[in-house]
Amino acid sequence: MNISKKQQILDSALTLFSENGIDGTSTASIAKAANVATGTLFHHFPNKQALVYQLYLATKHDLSVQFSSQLSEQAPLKDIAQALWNNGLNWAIKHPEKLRFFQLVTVSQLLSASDKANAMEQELGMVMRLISAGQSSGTFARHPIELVALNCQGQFNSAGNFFIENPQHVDDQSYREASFAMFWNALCPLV
Amino acid sequence: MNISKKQQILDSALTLFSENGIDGTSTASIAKAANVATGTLFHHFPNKQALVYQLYLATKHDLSVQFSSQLSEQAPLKDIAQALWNNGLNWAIKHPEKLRFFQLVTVSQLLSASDKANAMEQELGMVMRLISAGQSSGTFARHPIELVALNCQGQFNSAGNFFIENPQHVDDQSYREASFAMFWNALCPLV
DNA sequence: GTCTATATATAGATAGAC
DNA sequence: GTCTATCTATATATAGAC
Repeated sequence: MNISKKQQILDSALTLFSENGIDGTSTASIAKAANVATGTLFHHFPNKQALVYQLYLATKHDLSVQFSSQLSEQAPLKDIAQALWNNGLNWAIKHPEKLRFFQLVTVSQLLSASDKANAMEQELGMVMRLISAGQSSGTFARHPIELVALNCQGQFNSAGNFFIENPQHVDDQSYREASFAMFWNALCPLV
Repeated sequence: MNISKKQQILDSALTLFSENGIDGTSTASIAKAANVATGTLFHHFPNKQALVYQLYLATKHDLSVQFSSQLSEQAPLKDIAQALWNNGLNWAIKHPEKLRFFQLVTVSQLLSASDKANAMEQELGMVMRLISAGQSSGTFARHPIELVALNCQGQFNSAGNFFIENPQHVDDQSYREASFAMFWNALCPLV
């Protein structure tokens, strides 16, 4: 019942960041939304950047867990890929503020290039292994892996944004399948 | 020889926005970089938001011109698509700060959903016509057009970011072709 | 049109009582 | 750990001389 003040701060920060941007959200407004004094906020986090980074790590972990949930690694590659894709989309649809926060952090320069690479490695570990497996088996084209990874991330963001902005199509299988078809086909050898 | 002060302000703003983000850039720093007084900046633009919007419109126009340049509309669909893709990538590589500014505006909520749709219509008019033509001829799958458009935008941003962050691969044809192959295949009917 | 000087608000962060 | 009160810097924007 008693959510810790620290967690309240993180929750309020996520909401406000997604609504107003990171720079557009003051620490004072976060504290107010969390029903907490500014002094309390700065007791739990040395500064605003640390708060953002901690929230980023938590969100990243949350996504990676959702990606991997209920995945049967013995299934055919395409079934795994589809399950992964739907896991990701369902997460984005359920937590639009998290997807948006992710994109805010990505486009801001809070993270160095190596930080981003590291993050992608973990956050999309499941996806990276899938790509490697597909390339080895010849199902996927042998494109440079970093290029493919960024492409997947971009397509995922696009699809997530689409369903968030068009909730009427969330349960429309033709839209779901179209988004997966584009994702899957992009990985395959040239037709 | 004599670039107008207003243009100097826009140029400096673009550079600083791409480096520090929009909210992370003060009007004072823009004026300083442009060798202009803050009063001059606010003489040319009623407020910061108007400056951002005007810069956005100019950048959007710049991109749409580059997309369409030297395109022979009689060529086979795939040749047109490849020319379009390379036009876009070359623009991004040549003007990384413009691609970045675009992404900053996209992720910020300065633009309403309808503004974004409008912008996409114009900015990517060439691309949209290409998609429609391909769908009509059966070359492309008949996925929902808005979903496809967002997907293309996402893949373009990803590829642009990749080449900007990995300049050593800019002239590597295998990377160029890989990025186009993913883009093209995503549009095709399911293999 | 361009400048200097300044008004006004708000930001991130700290001090110290409880 | 949590609060109130406050410091200090910086932000956007304006006024008015030139």
